[in-house]
Amino acid sequence: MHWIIRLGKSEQRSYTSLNPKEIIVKQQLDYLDLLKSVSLFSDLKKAELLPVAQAAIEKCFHAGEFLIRQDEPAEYLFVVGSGNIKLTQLSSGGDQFLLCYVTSGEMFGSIAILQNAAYPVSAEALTYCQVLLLPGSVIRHLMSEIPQLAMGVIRHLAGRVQSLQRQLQELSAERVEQRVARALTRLASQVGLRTEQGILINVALSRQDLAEMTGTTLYTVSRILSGWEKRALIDAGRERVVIKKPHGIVAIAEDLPAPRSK
Amino acid sequence: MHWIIRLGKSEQRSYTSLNPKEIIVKQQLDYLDLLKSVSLFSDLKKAELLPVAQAAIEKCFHAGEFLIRQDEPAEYLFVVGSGNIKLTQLSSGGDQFLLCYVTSGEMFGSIAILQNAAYPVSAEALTYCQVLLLPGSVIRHLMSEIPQLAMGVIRHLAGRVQSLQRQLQELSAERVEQRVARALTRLASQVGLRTEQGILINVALSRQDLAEMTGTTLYTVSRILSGWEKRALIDAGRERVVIKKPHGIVAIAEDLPAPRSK
DNA sequence: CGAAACATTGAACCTATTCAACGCCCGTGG
DNA sequence: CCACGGGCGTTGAATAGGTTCAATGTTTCG
Repeated sequence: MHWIIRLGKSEQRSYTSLNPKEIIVKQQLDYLDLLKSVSLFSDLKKAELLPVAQAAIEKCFHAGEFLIRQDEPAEYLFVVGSGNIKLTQLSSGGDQFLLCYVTSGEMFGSIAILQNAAYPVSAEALTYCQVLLLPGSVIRHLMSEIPQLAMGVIRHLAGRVQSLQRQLQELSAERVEQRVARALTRLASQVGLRTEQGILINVALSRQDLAEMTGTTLYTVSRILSGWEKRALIDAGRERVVIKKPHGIVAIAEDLPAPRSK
Repeated sequence: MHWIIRLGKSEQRSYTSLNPKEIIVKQQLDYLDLLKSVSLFSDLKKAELLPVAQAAIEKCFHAGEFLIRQDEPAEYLFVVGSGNIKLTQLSSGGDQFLLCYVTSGEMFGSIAILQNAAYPVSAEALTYCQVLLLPGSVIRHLMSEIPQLAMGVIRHLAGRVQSLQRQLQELSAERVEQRVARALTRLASQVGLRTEQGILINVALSRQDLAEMTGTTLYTVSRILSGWEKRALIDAGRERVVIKKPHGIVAIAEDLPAPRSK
């Protein structure tokens, strides 16, 4: 992966300043390489990806900007080159739900462009982001020509269905503490960063965010995190969580008896 | 649709005997016609469907039998010719969740055979059922040859993702009464039967079932249904629900102020 | 008729929500 | 530099909404 990296003024990131709106790391994107790093396209030959790369539009977003808004007509598939994005869904009742975080090498918007419908979610940039917009028409056309790509999409969707079914199950059967623990372990595996103190969840993560992921309130999340901090399972701060004892959190997620010791 | 229908001893079905285990209506299945009635295959030419029909295995199940069990290796895609089936998922914690009902002209097992993995659900026959088993290998092979079929699968999966996301949202944001109302309206549109008294949910539907669909307990469901019956919104019986005032139930589902009148 | 499966209801209990008050941190502007 | 305000986080107290358990009733079927 030979991206030419042009750094902004401040390269170093300390763990305490997690939401560095001012740090803008602009990378010269190699479209083909980026596309190939997305699992959907990884099986394709470069020649096959060429029309996609040519049709791709590069775009940048600042922290806080919305890449897409729910109910807008879907035009593009988004591939993330750098930065963190969160996908949220607003219900008719006005409650927001945080579906997932998307980071570099991942994509979103696939469902909407496949149905040629409206985006079912909003996407908000949490940091400075570079993304590629792939026109839905190009993707749809390519799928009808390259069965391999269609199979990739199917695998992607099938995986999503599975994970949603699991989440549904959890939400209906488990208590809040368990669900929060699960959300944390999921986040750890997705955007976790090993440090000496433990696993740092490497996105700005407020109590409110965790509440929206687990279907509870920010108050309850706050209480739960406080409890865990007293038990030295985690180290929580402003929009920041470090998991000090992963096995302890997993134990809570799986509803096992609390593990003895360390 | 020219199926030759060979009736069992008792053709008539009264609305009070809803779970007629003894009534076995055996139909001579025309595989091609049945397959074409499934939305996935409806766009295909009969010639294209021939290999599928030839590889299909017809099988019958009695009420209470399991067509598939969770975690078994997935071999077949199931197409339902007649009868009602319910899909359930068991969590590691031992809680059961009722995902959906499947009736004639619908299919299930698609996700599992696409990933060549294990079934993520169990399927239980609620009535006598006739189904076609389509080997996963045949489907997978066909998909790589007929892009149209792959697109159909994709549409099917995309729809499923959408509906699961909506359900997740509901489960996390709405109160039990709302969720039960939603489940009922969903059931009404799927397996509802217009009668003089109202819309009959045309499957055996216990309080336990409703509880497993909405993530609550059978006690709470019982209380809610009792309440609605007192308000003359529904007519509830043993494994039987008739919606007498659909608009009233919808109002509860949508959290509107209770409608005056009627 | 009796057993089994399904349904109802009351009472105690508990989890999580709600509301309100307050603390803390950070950036901004006087 | 300090004061102020805004956003985020914490915590207590009251409360609501569901759960749990147990007792009892009802329907169906063999």
